[in-house]
Amino acid sequence: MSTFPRKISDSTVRRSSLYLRVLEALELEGSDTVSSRVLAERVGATAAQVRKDLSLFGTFGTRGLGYEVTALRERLAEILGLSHEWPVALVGAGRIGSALFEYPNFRERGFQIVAILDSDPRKVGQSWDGIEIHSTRELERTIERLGVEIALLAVPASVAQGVADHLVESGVRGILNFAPTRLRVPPGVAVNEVDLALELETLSFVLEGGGRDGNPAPEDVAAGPEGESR
Amino acid sequence: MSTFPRKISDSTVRRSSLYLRVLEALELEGSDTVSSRVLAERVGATAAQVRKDLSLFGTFGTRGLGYEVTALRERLAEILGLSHEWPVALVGAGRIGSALFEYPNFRERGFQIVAILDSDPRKVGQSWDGIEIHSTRELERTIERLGVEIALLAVPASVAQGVADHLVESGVRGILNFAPTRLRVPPGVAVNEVDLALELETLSFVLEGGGRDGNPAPEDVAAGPEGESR
DNA sequence: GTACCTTTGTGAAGGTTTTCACAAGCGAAG
DNA sequence: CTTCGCTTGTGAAAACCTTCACAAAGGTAC
Repeated sequence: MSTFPRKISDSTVRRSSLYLRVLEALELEGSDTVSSRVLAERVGATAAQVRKDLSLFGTFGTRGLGYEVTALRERLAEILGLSHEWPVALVGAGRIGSALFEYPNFRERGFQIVAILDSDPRKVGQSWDGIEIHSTRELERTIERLGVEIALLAVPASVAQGVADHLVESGVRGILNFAPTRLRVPPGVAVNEVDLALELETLSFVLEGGGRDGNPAPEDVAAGPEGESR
Repeated sequence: MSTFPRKISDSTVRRSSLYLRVLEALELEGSDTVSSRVLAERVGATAAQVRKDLSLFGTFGTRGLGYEVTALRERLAEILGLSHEWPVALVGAGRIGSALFEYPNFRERGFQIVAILDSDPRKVGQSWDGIEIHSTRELERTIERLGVEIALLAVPASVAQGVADHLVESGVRGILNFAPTRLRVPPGVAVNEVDLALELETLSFVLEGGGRDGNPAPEDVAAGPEGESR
């Protein structure tokens, strides 16, 4: 919907998701307002960073007071596209697919798996929690019927690109890819890669001594450093 | 082991993992040498980027010819800490833990799960594929006995920090965290967060219109853009 | 040995993200 | 109504990362 003056960087978006979670927690804790300093502490960033990030989206704070928790939460949720539910398709009903299906945080955050697709004839026809597994041959029809725009891609690397192409043709505009392959997609389609082996490899690099003697400066306790980041 | 002149950035390490995979593939395909241009095409980067990355680790190429595939593969594997096996502990034998345990890419890339820990008494004593699930009360002893330095943390967010502290005390220096919480760890310990809901949220931001009209410039075909990055 | 083609390695330039530092603004108290 | 303390919003500076462009150098052909 809304478009912003400057291009918003990926890091800003990721941090904003974290701000949103903290705001939800603060609301439950009964806070009315929150300062950039407190918000920063809770997500492990700096206060200046928080203010800069939020300022890219607009002007939300009150000088001398901070940010109104509920108002900022609502506005951030809207900006991040989380003020409504997203129907999501799960493609690939193997080990990873099944773990994703059961992952409680997706539904909690508004992402609801409404379709499951797999090419294995032995799986097609089964139901998980009331949702029938369809054949990938019915992919296009299923995606279109349910108005799915986001897909979880949990198929073997060898077929990932083909399935992705098929998804895009059917109208999917966002793919969360668990196969260890870089997907090629046309402009207008967003892909996030989740590459677990790669994550472990960056750890092994640090442990092997690549990151010098381990980790940034000790610094103070509060705004402490993370071991790694993105 | 080895330490490098300049601090190596996270992005460089991540790309280097990808270079390594491409080199392995090229070796199977029978290539003797590879140019930065070809390497770049295969991972979706630029040739200059590849050369810059590799130059941070040392001088490997031959002008006019490119890089010797096998030699570079070996050297990169060594640098990334992948020239030997890593014993890994899996903490949390729930849905995610079980998917991680079955994930074939870990073992393929030298990460071998040698211990499983869970606090649920109904799970303790079970065996997965010959590996017995131990109680988290035996965490320290198990970790130490097996010389584990890397742990997969797949426990609920509410207990993640406590378990992480315990892991660090027991000698773990690298944690791949699947709980949606930022972990606080002492200097010298590396943490990578895998936050699946957050990945979906960055997608929903783009779909909602945050990323302007979708995606970077179309540009040429070869060194094509990714929909998203890190 | 020389000429030519190819590709590396790398300073310098360009771009992006983070941090700094401070003026401006709001609320509360007197 | 004025003062004081606190916190935002934001230009400017610093740090960081990527791309450019070219000299240097290996290989090959003759």
